[in-house]
Amino acid sequence: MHYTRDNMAGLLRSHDINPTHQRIEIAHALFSRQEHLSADQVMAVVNTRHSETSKATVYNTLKLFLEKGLVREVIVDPSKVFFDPNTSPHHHLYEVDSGKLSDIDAEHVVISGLPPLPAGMVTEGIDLIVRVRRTR
Amino acid sequence: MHYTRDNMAGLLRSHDINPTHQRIEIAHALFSRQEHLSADQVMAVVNTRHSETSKATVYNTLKLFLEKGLVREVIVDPSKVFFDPNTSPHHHLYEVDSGKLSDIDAEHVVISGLPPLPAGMVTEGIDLIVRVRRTR
DNA sequence: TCCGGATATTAGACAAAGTCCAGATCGACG
DNA sequence: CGTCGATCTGGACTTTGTCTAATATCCGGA
Ligand SMILES: [Mn+2]
Ligand SMILES: [Mn+2]
Ligand SMILES: [Zn+2]
Ligand SMILES: [Zn+2]
Repeated sequence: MHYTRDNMAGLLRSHDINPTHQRIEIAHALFSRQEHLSADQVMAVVNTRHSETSKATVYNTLKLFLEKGLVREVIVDPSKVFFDPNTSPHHHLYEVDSGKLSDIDAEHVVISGLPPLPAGMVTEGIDLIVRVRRTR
Repeated sequence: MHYTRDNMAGLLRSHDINPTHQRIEIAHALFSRQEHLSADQVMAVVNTRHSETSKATVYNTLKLFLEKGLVREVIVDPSKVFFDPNTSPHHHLYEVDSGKLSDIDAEHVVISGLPPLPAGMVTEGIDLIVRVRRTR
Protein backbone atom coordinates (compact mmCIF):
# COMPACT_ATOMS: atom_id res chain seq x y z
CA MET A 1 0.00 0.00 0.00
CA HIS A 2 1.38 3.34 -1.14
CA TYR A 3 0.38 6.48 0.68
CA THR A 4 0.24 9.27 -1.87
CA ARG A 5 -0.93 12.81 -1.26
CA ASP A 6 -4.05 11.94 -3.24
CA ASN A 7 -4.88 9.12 -0.84
CA MET A 8 -4.57 11.44 2.10
CA ALA A 9 -7.72 13.47 1.40
CA GLY A 10 -9.85 10.32 1.52
CA LEU A 11 -8.09 9.05 4.63
CA LEU A 12 -8.71 12.36 6.36
CA ARG A 13 -12.35 12.48 5.31
CA SER A 14 -12.88 8.93 6.53
CA HIS A 15 -11.78 10.16 9.94
CA ASP A 16 -14.09 13.15 9.82
CA ILE A 17 -11.27 15.59 9.17
CA ASN A 18 -11.63 18.35 6.64
CA PRO A 19 -8.69 17.86 4.26
CA THR A 20 -6.80 21.12 3.91
CA HIS A 21 -3.46 21.55 2.18
CA GLN A 22 -1.57 21.62 5.49
CA ARG A 23 -3.39 18.62 6.92
CA ILE A 24 -2.69 16.62 3.78
CA GLU A 25 1.01 17.46 3.98
CA ILE A 26 1.23 16.52 7.64
CA ALA A 27 -0.67 13.27 7.16
CA HIS A 28 1.52 12.49 4.18
CA ALA A 29 4.66 13.07 6.25
CA LEU A 30 3.50 10.49 8.78
CA PHE A 31 1.82 7.90 6.59
CA SER A 32 4.24 7.80 3.67
CA ARG A 33 7.07 7.10 6.12
CA GLN A 34 5.19 4.88 8.56
CA GLU A 35 7.58 6.08 11.24
CA HIS A 36 7.29 7.63 14.66
CA LEU A 37 7.85 11.36 14.29
CA SER A 38 7.97 14.16 16.84
CA ALA A 39 6.16 17.43 16.18
CA ASP A 40 9.51 18.97 15.42
CA GLN A 41 10.34 16.30 12.87
CA VAL A 42 6.95 16.68 11.22
CA MET A 43 7.59 20.41 11.04
CA ALA A 44 10.96 19.82 9.38
CA VAL A 45 9.59 17.36 6.84
CA VAL A 46 6.67 19.54 5.88
CA ASN A 47 8.82 22.63 5.48
CA THR A 48 11.78 21.12 3.58
CA ARG A 49 11.51 23.03 0.35
CA HIS A 50 10.29 26.32 1.73
CA SER A 51 8.35 27.31 4.80
CA GLU A 52 4.74 26.32 4.29
CA THR A 53 3.20 25.39 7.61
CA SER A 54 3.47 27.18 10.93
CA LYS A 55 4.39 25.62 14.23
CA ALA A 56 0.92 26.36 15.60
CA THR A 57 -0.70 24.51 12.71
CA VAL A 58 1.59 21.50 13.12
CA TYR A 59 0.69 21.21 16.79
CA ASN A 60 -3.01 21.91 16.24
CA THR A 61 -3.18 19.38 13.43
CA LEU A 62 -1.38 16.63 15.32
CA LYS A 63 -3.74 17.14 18.24
CA LEU A 64 -6.70 16.98 15.87
CA PHE A 65 -5.41 13.77 14.30
CA LEU A 66 -5.05 12.36 17.80
CA GLU A 67 -8.60 13.25 18.81
CA LYS A 68 -9.98 11.78 15.62
CA GLY A 69 -8.04 8.56 16.13
CA LEU A 70 -5.98 8.95 12.98
CA VAL A 71 -2.70 8.73 14.85
CA ARG A 72 -1.54 7.61 18.24
CA GLU A 73 0.78 9.20 20.78
CA VAL A 74 3.84 7.39 22.07
CA ILE A 75 5.27 8.67 25.33
CA VAL A 76 8.67 7.20 25.76
CA ASP A 77 11.14 10.05 25.70
CA PRO A 78 10.78 12.56 28.52
CA SER A 79 11.61 15.45 26.21
CA LYS A 80 9.20 14.96 23.33
CA VAL A 81 6.09 13.13 22.22
CA PHE A 82 6.14 10.85 19.18
CA PHE A 83 3.21 10.51 16.81
CA ASP A 84 2.49 7.11 15.38
CA PRO A 85 0.54 6.52 12.16
CA ASN A 86 0.08 2.89 13.19
CA THR A 87 -3.08 2.72 15.29
CA SER A 88 -3.42 -1.04 15.30
CA PRO A 89 -2.62 -2.59 18.68
CA HIS A 90 1.12 -2.85 19.03
CA HIS A 91 3.96 -2.27 21.44
CA HIS A 92 7.28 -0.46 21.25
CA LEU A 93 10.96 -1.11 21.40
CA TYR A 94 12.91 1.92 22.45
CA GLU A 95 16.64 2.16 22.05
CA VAL A 96 17.51 4.57 24.82
CA ASP A 97 20.89 5.72 23.51
CA SER A 98 19.95 6.49 19.93
CA GLY A 99 16.32 7.33 20.61
CA LYS A 100 15.26 4.88 17.91
CA LEU A 101 11.70 3.68 18.32
CA SER A 102 10.27 0.64 16.55
CA ASP A 103 7.10 -1.39 16.62
CA ILE A 104 6.48 -4.73 18.25
CA ASP A 105 3.52 -6.53 16.79
CA ALA A 106 0.97 -7.21 19.52
CA GLU A 107 -0.29 -10.35 17.86
CA HIS A 108 1.88 -12.82 19.73
CA VAL A 109 2.37 -10.85 22.92
CA VAL A 110 0.24 -11.93 25.85
CA ILE A 111 -0.09 -9.91 29.01
CA SER A 112 -1.81 -11.81 31.78
CA GLY A 113 -2.35 -11.50 35.49
CA LEU A 114 -3.24 -7.84 35.57
CA PRO A 115 -5.35 -7.01 38.62
CA PRO A 116 -8.98 -5.93 38.07
CA LEU A 117 -9.47 -2.25 37.38
CA PRO A 118 -10.77 0.02 40.12
CA ALA A 119 -14.56 0.43 39.88
CA GLY A 120 -15.77 3.07 37.44
CA MET A 121 -12.64 2.87 35.37
CA VAL A 122 -12.25 1.69 31.80
CA THR A 123 -9.02 0.87 30.02
CA GLU A 124 -8.05 3.37 27.40
CA GLY A 125 -4.97 1.47 26.33
CA ILE A 126 -2.08 -0.63 27.49
CA ASP A 127 1.36 0.60 26.59
CA LEU A 128 4.22 -1.82 26.71
CA ILE A 129 7.65 -0.37 26.16
CA VAL A 130 10.79 -2.47 26.00
CA ARG A 131 13.75 -0.24 26.74
CA VAL A 132 16.97 -1.59 25.29
CA ARG A 133 20.58 -0.53 25.28
CA ARG A 134 23.56 -1.50 23.15
CA THR A 135 25.82 -4.05 24.87
CA ARG A 136 29.33 -2.77 25.58
CA MET B 1 8.52 0.47 57.88
CA HIS B 2 8.72 4.18 58.70
CA TYR B 3 10.99 6.41 56.67
CA THR B 4 12.32 9.07 59.01
CA ARG B 5 14.90 11.69 58.17
CA ASP B 6 17.32 9.71 60.34
CA ASN B 7 16.85 6.62 58.20
CA MET B 8 17.59 8.58 55.07
CA ALA B 9 21.29 9.09 55.75
CA GLY B 10 21.85 5.34 55.96
CA LEU B 11 19.73 4.70 52.89
CA LEU B 12 21.72 7.26 50.92
CA ARG B 13 25.05 5.86 52.12
CA SER B 14 23.98 2.34 51.18
CA HIS B 15 23.53 3.64 47.65
CA ASP B 16 26.91 5.33 47.63
CA ILE B 17 25.43 8.80 47.96
CA ASN B 18 26.98 11.33 50.30
CA PRO B 19 24.11 12.35 52.59
CA THR B 20 23.83 16.12 52.64
CA HIS B 21 21.03 18.11 54.19
CA GLN B 22 19.34 18.76 50.84
CA ARG B 23 19.67 15.15 49.70
CA ILE B 24 18.16 13.92 52.94
CA GLU B 25 15.21 16.27 52.55
CA ILE B 26 14.61 15.22 48.95
CA ALA B 27 14.90 11.51 49.76
CA HIS B 28 12.58 12.02 52.71
CA ALA B 29 10.01 13.74 50.48
CA LEU B 30 9.93 10.71 48.21
CA PHE B 31 10.32 7.83 50.64
CA SER B 32 8.09 9.04 53.46
CA ARG B 33 5.24 9.41 50.97
CA GLN B 34 5.97 6.40 48.79
CA GLU B 35 4.36 8.28 45.94
CA HIS B 36 5.29 9.29 42.42
CA LEU B 37 6.40 12.90 42.47
CA SER B 38 7.50 15.24 39.72
CA ALA B 39 10.56 17.46 40.19
CA ASP B 40 8.21 20.36 40.70
CA GLN B 41 6.31 18.55 43.42
CA VAL B 42 9.54 17.55 45.16
CA MET B 43 10.58 21.19 45.02
CA ALA B 44 7.29 22.27 46.60
CA VAL B 45 7.45 19.67 49.37
CA VAL B 46 11.03 20.43 50.26
CA ASN B 47 10.46 24.18 50.37
CA THR B 48 7.13 24.26 52.22
CA ARG B 49 8.22 26.09 55.37
CA HIS B 50 10.77 28.39 53.79
CA SER B 51 12.97 28.20 50.71
CA GLU B 52 15.75 25.75 51.46
CA THR B 53 16.74 24.01 48.27
CA SER B 54 17.28 25.45 44.82
CA LYS B 55 15.76 24.20 41.61
CA ALA B 56 19.21 23.22 40.32
CA THR B 57 19.83 21.09 43.38
CA VAL B 58 16.47 19.38 43.12
CA TYR B 59 17.15 18.42 39.51
CA ASN B 60 20.79 17.49 40.18
CA THR B 61 19.81 15.37 43.14
CA LEU B 62 17.01 13.53 41.41
CA LYS B 63 19.35 12.72 38.55
CA LEU B 64 21.94 11.49 41.03
CA PHE B 65 19.37 9.30 42.78
CA LEU B 66 18.43 7.90 39.39
CA GLU B 67 22.03 7.06 38.44
CA LYS B 68 22.62 5.42 41.79
CA GLY B 69 19.48 3.34 41.46
CA LEU B 70 17.79 4.85 44.49
CA VAL B 71 14.75 5.91 42.51
CA ARG B 72 13.22 5.13 39.18
CA GLU B 73 11.83 7.35 36.45
CA VAL B 74 8.27 6.93 35.18
CA ILE B 75 7.52 8.43 31.79
CA VAL B 76 3.80 8.51 31.36
CA ASP B 77 2.77 12.14 31.15
CA PRO B 78 4.06 14.03 28.13
CA SER B 79 4.70 17.13 30.19
CA LYS B 80 6.70 15.91 33.15
CA VAL B 81 8.72 13.02 34.52
CA PHE B 82 7.70 11.26 37.72
CA PHE B 83 10.20 9.91 40.22
CA ASP B 84 9.38 6.67 41.93
CA PRO B 85 10.88 5.56 45.24
CA ASN B 86 9.72 2.01 44.52
CA THR B 87 12.51 0.33 42.56
CA SER B 88 11.19 -3.21 42.83
CA PRO B 89 9.80 -4.53 39.55
CA HIS B 90 6.31 -3.19 39.10
CA HIS B 91 4.01 -1.64 36.57
CA HIS B 92 1.79 1.42 36.52
CA LEU B 93 -1.82 2.39 36.34
CA TYR B 94 -2.29 5.88 34.98
CA GLU B 95 -5.55 7.71 35.28
CA VAL B 96 -5.33 10.03 32.30
CA ASP B 97 -7.86 12.63 33.43
CA SER B 98 -6.64 13.22 36.95
CA GLY B 99 -3.01 12.34 36.28
CA LYS B 100 -3.08 9.92 39.21
CA LEU B 101 -0.38 7.28 38.99
CA SER B 102 -0.41 4.09 41.04
CA ASP B 103 1.59 0.89 41.21
CA ILE B 104 0.70 -2.53 39.87
CA ASP B 105 2.62 -5.30 41.55
CA ALA B 106 4.61 -7.22 38.95
CA GLU B 107 4.43 -10.45 40.89
CA HIS B 108 1.40 -11.92 39.15
CA VAL B 109 1.78 -10.19 35.80
CA VAL B 110 3.21 -12.30 33.02
CA ILE B 111 4.33 -10.86 29.72
CA SER B 112 5.01 -13.54 27.12
CA GLY B 113 5.54 -13.80 23.40
CA LEU B 114 7.90 -10.86 23.03
CA PRO B 115 10.10 -11.24 19.96
CA PRO B 116 13.85 -11.80 20.46
CA LEU B 117 15.90 -8.64 20.86
CA PRO B 118 17.99 -7.37 17.96
CA ALA B 119 21.59 -8.59 18.23
CA GLY B 120 23.86 -6.56 20.45
CA MET B 121 20.98 -5.23 22.49
CA VAL B 122 20.21 -5.83 26.12
CA THR B 123 16.98 -5.04 27.93
CA GLU B 124 17.21 -2.17 30.33
CA GLY B 125 13.65 -2.47 31.50
CA ILE B 126 10.11 -3.22 30.48
CA ASP B 127 7.52 -0.58 31.22
CA LEU B 128 3.91 -1.56 31.25
CA ILE B 129 1.41 1.25 31.61
CA VAL B 130 -2.31 0.72 31.86
CA ARG B 131 -4.03 3.92 30.89
CA VAL B 132 -7.50 4.21 32.37
CA ARG B 133 -10.31 6.70 32.21
CA ARG B 134 -13.37 7.29 34.34
CA THR B 135 -16.55 5.81 32.80
CA ARG B 136 -19.18 8.39 31.97
C1' DT C 1 42.65 25.04 65.15
C1' DC C 2 43.79 26.38 60.45
C1' DC C 3 44.30 25.47 55.60
C1' DG C 4 43.41 23.73 50.92
C1' DG C 5 41.22 21.03 47.79
C1' DA C 6 37.28 18.43 46.62
C1' DT C 7 32.44 18.28 46.72
C1' DA C 8 27.97 20.41 46.78
C1' DT C 9 24.75 24.29 46.32
C1' DT C 10 23.04 28.36 44.21
C1' DA C 11 20.90 32.21 41.25
C1' DG C 12 19.76 33.12 37.22
C1' DA C 13 20.46 32.86 32.21
C1' DC C 14 19.27 29.80 28.72
C1' DA C 15 16.96 26.15 25.69
C1' DA C 16 13.31 23.31 23.91
C1' DA C 17 8.59 21.70 23.72
C1' DG C 18 4.27 23.08 23.65
C1' DT C 19 0.15 26.55 24.23
C1' DC C 20 -2.48 30.52 23.22
C1' DC C 21 -4.50 34.40 20.92
C1' DA C 22 -5.95 38.04 17.92
C1' DG C 23 -5.68 39.08 13.36
C1' DA C 24 -5.12 37.50 8.44
C1' DT C 25 -6.38 34.18 4.94
C1' DC C 26 -8.82 30.66 2.64
C1' DG C 27 -12.38 28.55 0.05
C1' DA C 28 -17.21 26.86 -0.56
C1' DC C 29 -21.41 28.61 -1.69
C1' DG C 30 -24.81 31.85 -3.30
C1' DC D 1 -17.61 38.49 -7.30
C1' DG D 2 -18.71 38.87 -1.89
C1' DT D 3 -19.72 36.70 2.45
C1' DC D 4 -18.66 34.03 6.37
C1' DG D 5 -17.27 30.18 9.03
C1' DA D 6 -13.24 27.47 9.23
C1' DT D 7 -8.44 27.49 9.18
C1' DC D 8 -3.88 29.29 9.51
C1' DT D 9 -0.32 32.31 11.30
C1' DG D 10 3.45 35.01 13.86
C1' DG D 11 4.90 35.67 17.91
C1' DA D 12 4.37 36.17 22.82
C1' DC D 13 4.10 33.23 26.59
C1' DT D 14 4.56 29.09 29.88
C1' DT D 15 6.64 25.08 31.62
C1' DT D 16 10.15 21.74 32.20
C1' DG D 17 14.61 21.06 32.39
C1' DT D 18 19.84 22.33 31.63
C1' DC D 19 24.02 24.91 32.25
C1' DT D 20 27.49 27.82 34.27
C1' DA D 21 30.34 30.42 37.03
C1' DA D 22 30.49 31.95 41.66
C1' DT D 23 29.97 30.65 46.43
C1' DA D 24 29.55 27.68 50.32
C1' DT D 25 30.41 23.52 52.79
C1' DC D 26 32.99 19.55 54.18
C1' DC D 27 36.92 17.00 55.61
C1' DG D 28 41.63 15.24 56.24
C1' DG D 29 46.22 16.62 57.31
C1' DA D 30 49.70 19.87 59.49
MN1 LIG E 1 3.38 21.52 -0.19
MN1 LIG F 1 15.11 21.31 56.46
ZN1 LIG G 1 4.29 2.37 16.86
ZN1 LIG H 1 5.72 3.07 40.76
